[in-house]
Amino acid sequence: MSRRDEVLQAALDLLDEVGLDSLTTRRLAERLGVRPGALYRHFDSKRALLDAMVDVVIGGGSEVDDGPPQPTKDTWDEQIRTIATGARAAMLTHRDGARLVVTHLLPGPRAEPGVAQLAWETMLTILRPTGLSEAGAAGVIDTIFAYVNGFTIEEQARDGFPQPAERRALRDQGFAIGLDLILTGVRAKMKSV
Amino acid sequence: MSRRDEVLQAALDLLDEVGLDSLTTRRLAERLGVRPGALYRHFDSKRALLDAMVDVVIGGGSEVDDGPPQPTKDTWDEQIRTIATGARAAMLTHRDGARLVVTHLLPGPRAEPGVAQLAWETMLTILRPTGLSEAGAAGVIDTIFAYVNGFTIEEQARDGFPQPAERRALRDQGFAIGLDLILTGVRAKMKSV
DNA sequence: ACCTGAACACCGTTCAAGT
DNA sequence: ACCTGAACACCGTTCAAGT
Repeated sequence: MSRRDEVLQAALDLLDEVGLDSLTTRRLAERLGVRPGALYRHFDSKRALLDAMVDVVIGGGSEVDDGPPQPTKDTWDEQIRTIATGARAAMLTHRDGARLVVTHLLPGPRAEPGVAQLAWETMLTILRPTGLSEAGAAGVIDTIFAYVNGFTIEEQARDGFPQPAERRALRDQGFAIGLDLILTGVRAKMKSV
Repeated sequence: MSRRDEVLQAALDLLDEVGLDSLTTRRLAERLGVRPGALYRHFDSKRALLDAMVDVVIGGGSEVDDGPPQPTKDTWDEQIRTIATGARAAMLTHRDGARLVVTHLLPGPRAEPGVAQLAWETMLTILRPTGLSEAGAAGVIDTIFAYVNGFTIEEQARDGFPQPAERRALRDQGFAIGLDLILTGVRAKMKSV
């Protein structure tokens, strides 16, 4: 494990302890037993550190190694459900995970060719054989990510970290219900084409 | 216009100019020609100021005066569409409006009996006569707000402020498509009960 | 390669004192 | 009622210098 990864791991631990708003470079340095300036040998800026944290959260450490999506016998809606559920679960693994991801994934000069792009294209691949137009499929994917992100930001703001187990179960249910609403809408749209 | 309202208005102007991350009490004080400490006569904390800004953004200055929702001949889905579209439009009136609202609306000891609660209950009133159970209706409302918030946070991060007019038109279309997906799902759910 | 020491330009907030 | 002056405990970041 490189020193850079140790710093990154410490940052994620600190995030879970104090939350995104209290995650400062100075606190992180203190936790590492080091002066604040020393961090800048490993990350160009706090922003770069947060970007690396985002990659860990949404990467989950496996998708990239697994390569492109495996062919399955699952129906398209089961596959979409799996991806959406996995995205929420990934963001829930760290405190303020959704806010971290949504706020730091898109903006900046970073062209963002990463795991997020990969998830997007995976969904497109799943939807392409369904008869939906390219633009129609894009609209569906945007809708699902908007829902996943909005849902998860809200629950993390409300519930704190970690979620109590039975609260989590309740939210899992609520999430599935909303997702099914959307997927039902998609099915209707497919039939009407 | 009270001095407090002048400070609040200046804060909203500053937000549009520099964005939420650069909105500092010191910059706001400078813009008002005043020392930073002077702000604390009008707002207990920056948090209190941000809360007041949220109220302006989502209140839009009219809902409360208008009193409870007017009875209309619109169908339930047209009414829901109006509220959801209005919520997005309200957040788009200021730079980072969605992030401001979503991040500062829920947390904290603030019980949050405000315009948000009112919008939620309005939706419940709209959905009650449709035959949906109370829990079912709550699930629908949560889904719609998750979608609206997620969609708007994302577009504001991507597009900047203000959105170019034809970009806005494109996003209006995309928003309507996703919303219709959800509403179609709700219709199907109603039929199956 | 990694860190220290020390600085720089910032933050939010408090509070006595002025007008 | 509203603001100043001055302080306090923080921020992110840079950079020569050490080991």
